[in-house]
Amino acid sequence: MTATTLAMDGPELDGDGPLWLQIRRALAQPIVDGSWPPGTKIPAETELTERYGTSRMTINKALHSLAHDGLVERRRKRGTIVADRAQQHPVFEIWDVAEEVRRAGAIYAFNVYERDIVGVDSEHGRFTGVGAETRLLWLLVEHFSNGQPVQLEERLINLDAIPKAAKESFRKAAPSEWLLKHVPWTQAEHAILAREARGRTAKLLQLRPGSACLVVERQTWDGATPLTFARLWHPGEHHRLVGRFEPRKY
Amino acid sequence: MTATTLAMDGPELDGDGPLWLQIRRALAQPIVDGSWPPGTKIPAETELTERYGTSRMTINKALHSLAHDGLVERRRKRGTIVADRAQQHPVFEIWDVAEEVRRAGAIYAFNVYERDIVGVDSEHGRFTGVGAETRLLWLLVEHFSNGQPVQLEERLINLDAIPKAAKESFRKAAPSEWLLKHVPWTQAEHAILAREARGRTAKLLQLRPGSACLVVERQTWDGATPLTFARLWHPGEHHRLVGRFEPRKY
DNA sequence: CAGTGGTCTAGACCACCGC
DNA sequence: CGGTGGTCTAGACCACTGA
Repeated sequence: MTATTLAMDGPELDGDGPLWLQIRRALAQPIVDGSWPPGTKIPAETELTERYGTSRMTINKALHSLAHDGLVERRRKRGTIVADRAQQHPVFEIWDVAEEVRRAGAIYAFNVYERDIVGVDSEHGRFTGVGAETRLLWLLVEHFSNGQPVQLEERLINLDAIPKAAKESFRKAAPSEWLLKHVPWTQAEHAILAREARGRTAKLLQLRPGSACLVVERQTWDGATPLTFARLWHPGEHHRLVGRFEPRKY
Repeated sequence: MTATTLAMDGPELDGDGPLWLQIRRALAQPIVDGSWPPGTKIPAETELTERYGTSRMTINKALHSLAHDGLVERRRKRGTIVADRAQQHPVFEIWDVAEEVRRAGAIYAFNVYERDIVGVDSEHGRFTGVGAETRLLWLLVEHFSNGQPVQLEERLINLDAIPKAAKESFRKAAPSEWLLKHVPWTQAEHAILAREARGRTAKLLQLRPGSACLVVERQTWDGATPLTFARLWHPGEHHRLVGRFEPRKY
């Protein structure tokens, strides 16, 4: 009976990991890729119970988790619907400029100005937790939206942890995009600060020296192993990081 | 048998709301107030089952939720322990300068420079979602740590939603502290940006005009009702917003 | 009123991992 | 090996709220 509607109710499960996470992914995918725009009604729990052949508690855990992360809104009687801001990037996640620019409908481009292998003693960045003899790949990359600079990226990659990065040309995909696609991580840390653009930084971003920039410093780990450090400069006063949240529960 | 240890295992439940949230609060309180320092072992699920006279699924939901928010770490066999960073302020929550300063062991002070009742047409701030006839309380407040300026606060309060604010002197507690204590909210939105300090802003923060500042704009709602808007200026390059996080699940 | 999510139960099997 | 959390079930009653 339900067989005919299977293809409409979201992707199949991938068989990887706990059931409730599989279901979460299956439902999250059409939300984040836009197939289910905000306002779309998601089938009721009892219906999903049949759809995926599982108990209601398992479905509930998946939906509760999606609601907790703001992808859907749930109300009694009304049901579960895709949240208005489901596609908005939460501030404290790793997001990719390339994706951001393309999503806005602009033409994305990048340029690698510098590429070098350096030690941890270098004046580049503040990569914490790497040994003194660790070889690091240093990159200076600029990102453009319709030809306008939108981000200047200072990047350090731990070659002991990611040796294949040394052989990568970064012609097709920028380092950030390449890393997101090829390197799994388990922890990340952001620091957000304001700095004035000086010298080469100002020049590349086409800013008057002294202009205020929003800088994001980000380091990622895989377990205890530091993977990469990035300092991302965003020009001027127009760049905003936006986040929505709710009160703590205690 | 278990009666003798009851008092040691955390506060009693408050009877308010769902059981699992009560249990969550009961366990969270000693964590955030420091009674259970990082590393403290929390009783096993089966033990808490007896402690609170509930089923294991309910306990599990409370602990899972605490783990999700980074207050505890859980591992099979090792059990549940208070996380190292449990007391660290997550970036995307409402935090209070006063508390921040006191926590660092410094002397906190504040000064209210301006206080006025204005309309939404005013050039102050960008308070969204309030009607044209709404009366707003405007405040300009500066916060100090050991006498040094740490934050300049431009604040708008919706007097239709919070009429008692009009009668408040803000002598004992700064507006931000007072609001946190007296006004419940359900939604908040942050925007983080970099701006150059000019004119009075630079003067009050004791900065050279043109210095880069980290600005946080924050609006809170209670349901659909806008409560308050704040623009918080943080001096110079020394102020950082830090956050830790994990990969998305999809 | 009735559909939907919110919560809770009592039990089960399994996977991990420190002892 | 055995303690602990991870997950899952089948069912139950309740609370809210839109039609």
